[in-house]
Amino acid sequence: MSEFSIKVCQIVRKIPEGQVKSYRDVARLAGSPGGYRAVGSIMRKNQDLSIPCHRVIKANGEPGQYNGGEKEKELRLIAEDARLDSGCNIKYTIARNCEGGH
DNA sequence: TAGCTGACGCAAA
DNA sequence: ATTTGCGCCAGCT
Repeated sequence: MSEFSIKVCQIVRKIPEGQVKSYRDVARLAGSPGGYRAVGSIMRKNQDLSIPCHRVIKANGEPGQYNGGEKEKELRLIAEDARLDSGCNIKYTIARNCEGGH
């Protein structure tokens, strides 16, 4: 465990409800702009319940991977009406996307 | 110690 | 606009 992983946990833990951050954003705040890969890797290993890792999504607005599945992660974000903390530009487009029908 | 993998991101075609 | 390939940092074997 390095300073980076600790900072990542702190940052993700500080994400309030209804707000989400991308791996890229978290990595940058952690001090490693190019360590977005490591962010996911760390959470996957930690998957600490005190860390709302489901609020960490990809920079594209997609939910990304999750220990319970992308579907569950997506549902969780929709449940709290999550939106991009970095301005409400794309406003979590996938939230209203029902690929299962209508 | 070195190499491979991975919950990603960006550039090029 | 979408799809494919490559690069990156940190962690694990």
